[in-house]
Amino acid sequence: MSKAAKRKRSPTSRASAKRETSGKGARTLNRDTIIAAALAEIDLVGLDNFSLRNLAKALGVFPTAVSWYVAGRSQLLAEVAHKVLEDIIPPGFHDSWQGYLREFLQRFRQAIRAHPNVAPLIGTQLVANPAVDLDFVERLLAALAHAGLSGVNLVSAYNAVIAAAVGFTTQEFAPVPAEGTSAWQAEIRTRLQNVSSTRYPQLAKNMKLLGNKAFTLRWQNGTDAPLDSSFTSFVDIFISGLEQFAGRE
Amino acid sequence: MSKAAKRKRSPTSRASAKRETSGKGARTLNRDTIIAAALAEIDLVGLDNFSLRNLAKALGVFPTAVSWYVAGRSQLLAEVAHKVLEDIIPPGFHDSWQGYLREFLQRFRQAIRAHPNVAPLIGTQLVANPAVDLDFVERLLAALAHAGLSGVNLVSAYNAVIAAAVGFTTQEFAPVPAEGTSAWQAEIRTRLQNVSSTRYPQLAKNMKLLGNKAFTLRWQNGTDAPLDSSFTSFVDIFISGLEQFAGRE
DNA sequence: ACCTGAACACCGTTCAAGT
DNA sequence: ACCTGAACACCGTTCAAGT
Repeated sequence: MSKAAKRKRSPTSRASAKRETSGKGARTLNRDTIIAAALAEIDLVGLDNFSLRNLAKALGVFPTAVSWYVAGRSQLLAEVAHKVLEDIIPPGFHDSWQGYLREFLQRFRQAIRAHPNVAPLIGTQLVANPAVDLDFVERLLAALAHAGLSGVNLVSAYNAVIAAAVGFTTQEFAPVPAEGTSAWQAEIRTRLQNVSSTRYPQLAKNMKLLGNKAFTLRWQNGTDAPLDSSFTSFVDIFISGLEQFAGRE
Repeated sequence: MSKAAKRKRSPTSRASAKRETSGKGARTLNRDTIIAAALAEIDLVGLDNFSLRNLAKALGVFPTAVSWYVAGRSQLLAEVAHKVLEDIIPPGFHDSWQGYLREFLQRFRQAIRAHPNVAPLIGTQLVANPAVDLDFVERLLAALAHAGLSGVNLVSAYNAVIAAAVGFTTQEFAPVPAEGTSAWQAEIRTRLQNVSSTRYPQLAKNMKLLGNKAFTLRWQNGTDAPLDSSFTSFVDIFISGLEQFAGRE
């Protein structure tokens, strides 16, 4: 229904058939180069300031050259998100299933930590990627099957793992408002410090532990103030919950 | 550094001092009206097609009239996200702490289910809201304190709850690519159906249970294909994990 | 096949002007 | 205080043209 629906027979379909680094000119532009450059650009200027035109400028080509390889902005962003997550599959299944999940969750976090500016894309783009890495899904399912899960419970547990990975990490590295940064940084701080201990006893009691360390009470994101111990606890909580869930079978 | 940084003495600061529905003209425009209209517009056309100019048109004013009340696009979106989540605090603390958390997570999901188009904003905008609802945080902390948690573990558990809520729900209702919808819908289906049972045994075995029901293997989002039972299991897993975590103290 | 080049319809934001 | 109105610098995408 939208304007994107009326696209037709775009030449974007399949581009990287052969490579031909053989003789003369040596094609400089290709799909992977563009995606890599897009990621670098996003790392540099942030998601809000990223544009296809600036990307083209960085690549030294016309804006329309990019769209010969990539169907549009949103598809490019999907590819970028995919690239960031390309190495999250733990190598082998040496350990226990708990160890496998633990390593997966840590790898997921590290992947986003390395490119925090793409964090907002992760939750959005992981919906249904046509280029889903089936190996990734298979291995995760295998680990959960090792835990004794099968059928609908296996599927539920799989969804739970993805939800857990996405939830903590996208939150932790979500961009901080660019506006009057130091202005509301101070506002949150003082607001927390002056909180009424009769009306908000728990907040008052744990004020120092909460400041800049609890979601919605932070003034920096995971890049500047990582939540390492919270993440470790989160993984512990989640995995021990899965153990119980699997044991119930 | 960015262009937003050079804003100065904008008249946007404080707008709704008095209301004056008294006599003659009856101010038609105000902050709440704008936020409500923005949410309605996003519900209607989606986040990608939402623009301040169309919003202004819907309100019957000039684009620049809107920015007298709202500092900019991103701030408006933050307010919209905040509005969607305004009723997620469970009313009383009647039940057990487990019951409280369960209700909170369900309310969170229902809130986003009612406005799925804002789902991508939730993870992003919940970072550090200057207008954080302290009552919300206090009640959540109180529930977790009831579980026997305190100190750093209390903070970790709080973060875990937020992460869990955000993770599942934003995923479940994340927008589906608008491109050649039915094209890749079919692609995912057939790809899943033709999966090699030797290379991907778990995928092959659970093919029917996974199709359109597992993250990254869906071709619809939660609006068309809700993941009710997966969500229930997720909540079970998480809460029983929290029980263990609290018992370890 | 791959890229240039111009053009289109749109966008958020600024700045001056009205009342 | 609140809104109009014009203008600015930018954006993604389309379409024709080159090689």
